[in-house]
Amino acid sequence: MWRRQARNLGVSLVFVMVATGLWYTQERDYRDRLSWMGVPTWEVLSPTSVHRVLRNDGFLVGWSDVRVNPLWVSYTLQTVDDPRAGPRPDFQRDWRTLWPIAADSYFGSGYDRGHLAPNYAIATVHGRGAQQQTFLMSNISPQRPDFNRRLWQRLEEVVIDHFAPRFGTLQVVTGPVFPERFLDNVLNRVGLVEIPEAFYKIIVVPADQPVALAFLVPQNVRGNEPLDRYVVSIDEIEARTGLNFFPNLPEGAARVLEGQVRTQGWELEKVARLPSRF
DNA sequence: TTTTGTGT
Repeated sequence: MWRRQARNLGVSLVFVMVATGLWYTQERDYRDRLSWMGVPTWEVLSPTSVHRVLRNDGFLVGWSDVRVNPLWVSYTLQTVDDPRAGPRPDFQRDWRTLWPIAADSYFGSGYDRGHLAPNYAIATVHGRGAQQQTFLMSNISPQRPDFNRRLWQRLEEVVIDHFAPRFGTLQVVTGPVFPERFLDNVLNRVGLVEIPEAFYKIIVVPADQPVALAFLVPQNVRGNEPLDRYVVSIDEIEARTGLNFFPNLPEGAARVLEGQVRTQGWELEKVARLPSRF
């Protein structure tokens, strides 16, 4: 009798291992397609940096159930000949998040529901389904109106309208930065959702000799500041977030790409002072 | 064409 049970258990174990292997292989393929040199990982095992990856059409989300925020989103952009975005969908709850964050969870807070993977760029490059998923609340962080509608909108517009045509293909990783003080983390929230003090955006031209441009912008901007004021190294963003970006990049290449600020070739001066649309 | 809140 016990032999048959042992055999059944063995068959079940093999089945689970094969299924897990297949799932893992497929999941890794999907992540590799959507994220150059690997999705961000955390440097140290702390509750505030642990996250899990949510798959969407066209973009990945590194979701934290502790911050109740995406810690990063990752997506590629290409030049599109005839860019078209459908009408703005409604914001939607994402049932994959542990916490109930509804479309109206930000009402009356004074904060905007700020997209991390942006509506317009994702819509034009990755299509309607991907656009709808940018309106999942798992892709949203609390952003001050002057930040979201003015400076951050200008930056997103520069990425899709200037950088993408200039370089053809881009890898973008963007996300929030939180205050260092623990009490601020606990108390500074819109409902359950922690309020970031800044946001970062990393733009990479994925080539044999990759180049990168990174921004770190505080929430309290007026909105008309020149964008080049906020250029930083990727190392600085890693220090502020505790994340490791592009973990599959060889160490020597990472030192060059992440350790220094190189704005040559981006023609930032042409786009840093464009007026805001709103 | 590209961001939102408003309040039911």
